[in-house]
Formats: sequence, structure tokens, C-alpha cells
Amino acid sequence: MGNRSRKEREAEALKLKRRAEIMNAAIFLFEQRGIRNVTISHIAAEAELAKGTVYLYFKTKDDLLFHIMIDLIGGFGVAMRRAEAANGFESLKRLANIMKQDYTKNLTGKHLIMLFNGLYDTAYPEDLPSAREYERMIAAFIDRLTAMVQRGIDDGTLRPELDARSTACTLGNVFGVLGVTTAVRRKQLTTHQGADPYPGYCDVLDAFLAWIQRR
Amino acid sequence: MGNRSRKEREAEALKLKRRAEIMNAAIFLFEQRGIRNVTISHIAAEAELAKGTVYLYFKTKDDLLFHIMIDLIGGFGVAMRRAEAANGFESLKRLANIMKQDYTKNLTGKHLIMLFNGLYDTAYPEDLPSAREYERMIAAFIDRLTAMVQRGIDDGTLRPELDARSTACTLGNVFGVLGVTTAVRRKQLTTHQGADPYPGYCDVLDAFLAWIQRR
DNA sequence: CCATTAAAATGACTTATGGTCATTACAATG
DNA sequence: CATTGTAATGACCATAAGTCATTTTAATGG
Repeated sequence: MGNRSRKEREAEALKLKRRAEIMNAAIFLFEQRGIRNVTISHIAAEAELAKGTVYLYFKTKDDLLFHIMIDLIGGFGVAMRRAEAANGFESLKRLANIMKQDYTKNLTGKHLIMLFNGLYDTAYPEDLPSAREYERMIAAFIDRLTAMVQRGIDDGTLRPELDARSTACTLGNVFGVLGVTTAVRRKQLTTHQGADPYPGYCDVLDAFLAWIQRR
Repeated sequence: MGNRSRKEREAEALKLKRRAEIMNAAIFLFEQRGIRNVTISHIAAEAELAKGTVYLYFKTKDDLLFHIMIDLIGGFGVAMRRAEAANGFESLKRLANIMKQDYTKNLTGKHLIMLFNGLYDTAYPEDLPSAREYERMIAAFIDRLTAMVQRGIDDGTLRPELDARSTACTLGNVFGVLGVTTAVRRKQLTTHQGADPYPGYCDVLDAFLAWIQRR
């Protein structure tokens, strides 16, 4: 374990710190101006580094983006562990509540958007490890959701005729809508000062949970 | 009415045809390679035109994108007219069915993605008329959905305590998920030949409709 | 205190792509 | 055939992603 010298460990820590600084600068600017309007030079300036330095820590702009996404999705794993409850349905319900709170409190809308953008526009670059990692994490997220649903089917708190995987995927997407709705809402609220033209979502999650619950 | 000469009308028609050719070329390439990987030069080549010519018909690449979106959303209006039924709830139900079919048959996934991307990443350019038009159409879509929900509340087929606007927004977003789910599904099915890792959505729309229906 | 050296940082340069515009090709008209 | 107005062209420009030879920094040893 301790076969790496103090120097090596310190160097490692400094590298991680730089990485974090760059990622934070990027997130800050992405939220402020939108991903498309932020250049690597902007990010470098914000992090008080030269352009070339950014490329020492991230292969490409996409690579940087994927790493930001990976961190975000990491939060989902934590939420799932916190959600574990007495039975399948209760776990899903708790997860739903945690997600709602997280979205409104910790994550800003744009994060989710990045998720959507990255996810769906086109196939990810084959040769970008962070993209593969991201894919793996999405798959793992769906797998864990599937297990949660299966548990509910098995313990009789969810409708027995459900297909666990389909249900989990749908749920995952509903979490997405939730995020997007929150995003739009925020955007509108911060942009226009007047009436909110897209008032808050009324509980799709609740609706879907009621739908899959055993009656 | 007939105060424009035959020549003028023919010229107008030719212009519209060129426009359509460019848009079709763009859609074809966007679906094939993803929006980000398609350049204006590609589009021009696909349409058998020079790059500069594309710019005679569309101000910018974004302008082209917004015009494609506008056409897509136009389809929503048609769907809504077709959906009108005896009462509010029935109308929404029919609309849901039409949307489902449209998504699976006519629209490919990427279209919807474009919708999502364009919608949420950042504020639209102030000076792009097509962007304003797009915003107007989204707003109109939500307005018409709101009216449909309000009708259901008034005629007693939907829960009376619902807020029409919130419900309409949520519904709009669910239509979005539906599209995205369909998109992911298609992508997976066409990419991997083996098992479908993200099996089809199970009815969020049905769940939500059941949720808002008066019991 | 200086010399050495390895790692981190730099920014001038290359390449690619969105967007412009002076020029050319074309088709209708007299 | 000459004229003229419109559509089309592609060389050109500006910007931003990405590269890499060079410089800066900081730790180590004499």
C-alpha cells in the first residue's frame, strides 16, 4: 500500500486539485453561458491557466464534458444507497423523494441538460475512455433500478405483471423529465421576472409510482 | 390575390423547393451522423449545392436547425386537431395515442433530441427570427394543451383540483420522455444486434392520464 | 548557493469549420 | 445577340479546437 513516496502522493494530490479546478471553472461557465458558448480558452482563463494546460488534464473538450457527467451520475449511486427501505415500493418512493430534493437543491438545470445532450445526440466516440465509463455508469444505474423494481415485484408491493427492466428504464427517463422540468422552471424564473409561464411539474413520479404499485 | 405574375409564383415555388431540399439533406445527415458531426459543407454536398448557396436560404446553421424544429412541432398542432373528442379526458387520451404512433412511425428519435438540445441548453439568440418563431410555437402548444386540460376539469372528466397549466406542462414533458425513450430504443436496436438493453417504455402516459382522471 | 533534472505550464502554430462576399453562370426579355 | 436581374459559386476570413517545441518551476545533490 504505502509503497509510493510522500512526494509521489503529494504530486498526485496536486494533479487532482488542478483537475477539479478546471472542472469547476467549466461547470461555472457552462451554466452561465451555455455549453456551446464556452471555449477551452475561456475555461483556461477562468481557471487561471493556459489553454495547453487544460489539455494536459483532459484529452478533448468532450472528455472534460464526460468527466463532469460522470461526477453527476455518481450522485445517483449515493441516492440509491440512501433510498434502501423495507420493501421495493418504499425504496422507489424514497428514491423519488431524494431525487426531487437533489434536483431542486443541489443540481442546477443545465447539468441535467448536459446529461440529455451527451446521452442522445449521437454515438459516443469509441476511443474515449471517459465516454465508455459514462456508458458503464448509466448501465449500472439502470441495473440497480431494475433490481429495486424486481425486489418490489417479488415482495408483492409492485404489480406482478410488470417487466422489471422496462419499468426501470421508464423510471430513469421520468427522473430525466423531472430534471428537465426543474431546469425549465428555473430558467424561466431567473430569466423573466413576471409570471412563470411554465409552472412547476405536478407529480409525474407520483403518478407513475401509483401506477406500478400493487392495488 | 392574383396580383403576382406567373413568373413570380414559379420563382417562389422554386425557392421553396430548394429550401426543402436543403432541409431534407440536413435531416438525413443529422440522423446518420449526429448533428455535431455534420458540417454545412456536408449538407451542401448532399443537396448538390455549394456551401454559399445554403446561406442564401438560411442565415446560420442554427437558423436551419430551428426551421427543422418548427416543421416538427407543426405536426403537434395537426395531432391536436385530430385528437378533439367528446370530452377533455377523451381528447387527451386520443392525443396520447396519436403521439405514440407518430413517434414510432414518422419521427425518428434524433428529431426529438434536437428538440431537447435546442430547447434547454441556453437562451436562444435574440436576433434570430426562427428562434422566436420556435418559442412562439412551443408556447402555443402548451396553451392548447392547457385549454384541453381545462376543458376536462370543467366537464368533470379530470380531477377538479388540478392546475391546468402545470398539468399541461407536465404532459408536454411526458411527450418528450416518450420521444426520448423511443429514440434510445431505436438507437440501441439499430446499434447492437443482440438483446435490447433498454427495452421499450411502459406507459408513463397511461399512468399520468390515470392519475389526473376524475375517479 | 549553484547546477541538474524531471515535471508542469505555456502560447505560437496547425487545422477545421462557420460564415462572407466579389465574381460567375444562367435564364428570361427585348 | 445584348442586357439584366437573380441564383449559385468557391476563394477567403475569423474563430476555436487541438498540438508541441520551448520555458518555467521546484525539488535534489554537491
